[in-house]
Amino acid sequence: MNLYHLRYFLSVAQTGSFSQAAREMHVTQPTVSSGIAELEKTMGVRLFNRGGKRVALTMEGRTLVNYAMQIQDLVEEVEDHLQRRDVLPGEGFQFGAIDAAVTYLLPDILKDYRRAYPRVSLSAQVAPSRYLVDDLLMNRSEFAVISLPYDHPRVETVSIYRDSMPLVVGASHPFAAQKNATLQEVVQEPLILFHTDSISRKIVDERFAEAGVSPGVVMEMRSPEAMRKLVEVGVGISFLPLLTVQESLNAGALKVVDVEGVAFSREVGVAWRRGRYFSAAIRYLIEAIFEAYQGLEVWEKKVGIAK
Amino acid sequence: MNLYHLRYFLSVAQTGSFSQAAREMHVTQPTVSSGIAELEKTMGVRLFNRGGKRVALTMEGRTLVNYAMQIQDLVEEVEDHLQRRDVLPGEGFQFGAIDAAVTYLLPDILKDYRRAYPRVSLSAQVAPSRYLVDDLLMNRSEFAVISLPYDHPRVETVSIYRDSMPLVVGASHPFAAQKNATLQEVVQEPLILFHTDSISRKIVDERFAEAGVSPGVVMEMRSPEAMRKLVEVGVGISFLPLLTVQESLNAGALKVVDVEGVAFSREVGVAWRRGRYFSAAIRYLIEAIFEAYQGLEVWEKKVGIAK
DNA sequence: TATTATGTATAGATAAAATCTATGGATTGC
DNA sequence: GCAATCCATAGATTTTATCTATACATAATA
Repeated sequence: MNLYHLRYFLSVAQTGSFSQAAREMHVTQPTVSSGIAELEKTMGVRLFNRGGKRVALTMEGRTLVNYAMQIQDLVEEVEDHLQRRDVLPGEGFQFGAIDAAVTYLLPDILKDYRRAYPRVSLSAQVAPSRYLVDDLLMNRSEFAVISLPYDHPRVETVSIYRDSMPLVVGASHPFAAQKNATLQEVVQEPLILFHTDSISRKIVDERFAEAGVSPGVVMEMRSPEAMRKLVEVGVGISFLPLLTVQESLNAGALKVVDVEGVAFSREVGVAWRRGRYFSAAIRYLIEAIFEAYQGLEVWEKKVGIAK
Repeated sequence: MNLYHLRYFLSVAQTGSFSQAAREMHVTQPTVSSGIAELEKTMGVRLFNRGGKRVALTMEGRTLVNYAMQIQDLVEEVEDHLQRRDVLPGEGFQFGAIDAAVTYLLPDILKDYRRAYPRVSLSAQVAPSRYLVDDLLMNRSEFAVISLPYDHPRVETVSIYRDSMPLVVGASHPFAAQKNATLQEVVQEPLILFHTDSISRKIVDERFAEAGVSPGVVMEMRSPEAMRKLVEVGVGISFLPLLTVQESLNAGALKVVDVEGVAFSREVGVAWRRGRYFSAAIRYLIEAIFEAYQGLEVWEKKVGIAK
């Protein structure tokens, strides 16, 4: 059963003539004949009674007309849909984002996005960068907003935001009174750091190693928000992304303390599996992110290959 | 777009692997590859993201899955339907029948038929044989129950019933008292005959011509029921099929009068366009008719060719 | 009743497509 | 790093679809 043959069949059913259907379909009459013959063979029934000036549908033919029209409609609809990159209601995709991104960088963009694609359901996977990259590699997420640098041969990244990661202490901490502290002073204090598998932690660890000091880590976690809370109540001090602590700083619950010779910062960027194809609805979101954070040029250069 | 390719596509979508889909579909992996490639080309979108151990549907791919499954279902359903010769509700066919047939010969058969095929809607076209044959030739009716003989190169017939066509007169007519009459007496009377294009009329006319007499026709009509009524009220006398007048005879409203040397009769039979294909639901009705009236053998011999 | 016009079926040639085998390049998992 | 597995591609082969030419049947016309 062939979709062209179905089309011939419908045309014959409508016109009552093989010849006329052939003219309509821009093929020769034997083509229509053999198309119908093939349908009749695979279905095992006669579809038309030939003989008169016009052919007439058999009962089976009439049954097939019903189905053929529905099939035809579906085919046309899906072609239409895909060509105009329309999105079915309920369709959607998943992307990954680190906590800070989904909380501070993306909300406005996502709000705009819902206006542009109201029928697309977004599923944001919030997790540390490492896990998000796993999702990318397994094709479970379309893209992810993660901490950079992230080096992997099959992952492409573009930075969109540089975030400083200052030492923050609770308002009542002794350091809060000082304007700054030395690295030696810092390692004496109870430190709350990101888990060792995190990118931000790697940045911190490397600097500590360079300086030849080892910090007194009292807690390791993956949630910057939780860390912020712990610092506020004085469990320890921490190097936290400015994005995460900005509100607490404004409220006076936290204080920034300069550390001599230390200027931690991490970058936030968009990552995706190299060579990945992006559907229009997804591409739109990514480009909205780049537009907001000036990364569009680099993205276009990198994806130009994959397009 | 090809139905096989759609099938490959669904299999890949389900298994997440071109190779595995190929194994499932009993084709080679390059076949699946090119099938998907062809779909992607005609649709103008990427359907899968390749790269990992498993391929992942794009958004467009997910849209196509929706449609492809519906299309697939319809195709399977229609194949199933046609192969088991099922009938869709509302499907039906048209057949022709002369007045006497639909009134006296077919009712019980039609009643049984509705039990066997409750979903088939029957449309009986009631008209004189001549018109019914036109319908047959134009493929507007599947078959017809008509008066015989009917000679046409493209119409096949099988007789199912021989019906005498006696002279009938109203109860108060002078002939009613006599047991019989001569042809000469009959032609003196006002005669009500079938229309000249009817088969029954032809039978009567031929006999009159043989005898060298010409009847005094006062009325010609096509409706035997109307003629019966007219005879009953004494407008004239008529040669009418026994089927039509049986009830009136029983009721005493009409009387049969023997005419010397005249034994009119006409046959009723089933007619169809030569070479015609019969759907199961139609064949069933025809065969029920033959079973009831002993014509099955002849039918089977004649249609054996067309099967 | 022959004739012409119109229709469908069929045979053989040709063009298009689907599929296969073989192989290369890439990725994953051990 | 190595073996296994996966998808893509090229070229050969087979199958399918289509076309041309023609035969045959029917319906309308003279």
